Amino acid sequence: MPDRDASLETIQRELTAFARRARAAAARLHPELSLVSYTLLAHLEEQGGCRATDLAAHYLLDKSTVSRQIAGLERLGFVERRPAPEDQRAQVLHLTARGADTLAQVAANRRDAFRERLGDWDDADLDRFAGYLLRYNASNRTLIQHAPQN
Amino acid sequence: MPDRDASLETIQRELTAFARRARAAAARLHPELSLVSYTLLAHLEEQGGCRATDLAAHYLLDKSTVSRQIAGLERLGFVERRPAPEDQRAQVLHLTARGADTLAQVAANRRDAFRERLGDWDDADLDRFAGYLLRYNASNRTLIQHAPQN
DNA sequence: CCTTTAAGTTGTACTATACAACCGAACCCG
DNA sequence: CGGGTTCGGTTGTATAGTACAACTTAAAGG
Repeated sequence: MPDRDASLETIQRELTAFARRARAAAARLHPELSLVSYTLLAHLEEQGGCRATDLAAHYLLDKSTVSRQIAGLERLGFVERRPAPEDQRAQVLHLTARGADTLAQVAANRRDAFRERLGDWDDADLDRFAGYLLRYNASNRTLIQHAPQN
Repeated sequence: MPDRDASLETIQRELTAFARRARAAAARLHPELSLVSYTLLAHLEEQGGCRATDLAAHYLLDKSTVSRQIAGLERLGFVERRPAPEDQRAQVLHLTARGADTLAQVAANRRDAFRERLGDWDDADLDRFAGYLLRYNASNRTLIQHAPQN
């Protein structure tokens, strides 16, 4: 019964539609933190601090892009730079208390929005959907290893 | 067993990760057509032509944004404007043969990329994943109806 | 008719991004 | 150990996508 090509077509179309709206949706949901800023802060929290280069590598961004993003977040008082003990060239980026607060606030907003949006899904469906997304993104990550540029 | 909050968290994180990469991925996959251009052309094909205003409404874009996007696509020879028979203010946008060709080419590339990426998924999983994405985006669409701006 | 509304364009500004050139520190080989 | 090489980061420059506001022209409607 499942038509493989139709499914692929749908997946492609719906993911594209989602991607197109994501930035604007994030801006609406939390104007004080862009999707990218949010992501970088969340990574810093999760990792307990890391270098700009690590962020660039992880998110496939140019180091200049990360440098400017971080400069903005520092200006806002959300991150601070600490000397890296083992390499004087590097700086380790850390969330400030203010950054952690803002991140927590935004994360809560997002959580609520998702909870609302997915409120009528049953647990098993949510679980499967989460699993599929993980699997999809993991395959993406694999492909990226082989990609040339960026 | 499925933990609802954990699933929500994962869905949120993975969708965000995907959104962040989508544009760059599209640029890599088909440099000649950005994600937005692709989307607009695909909509024109699907609809068999429509007005700029319709595109703006459908994709929640400002009309100036659409105007410039279309201007670009026209410059590339991918779309043409025809007078709207019933309203002299409006123009109906149509794909040109060249636009249709390019779109078909890009769509084929995308299809291949997705087929490759999802090659090891079995049919039932693909079908369910497609269904979940449809359902997710549909709820998004509903929320957007209530949103104020844009 | 004359006001209001709708479709589109243009001016302006901002953000995210990339690439290239650069700086300075650290690393490593001979 | 010393000088070339690599690495982390910043800055200059350019581009794309987007929004908002002001404007133009045309339709619609009392």
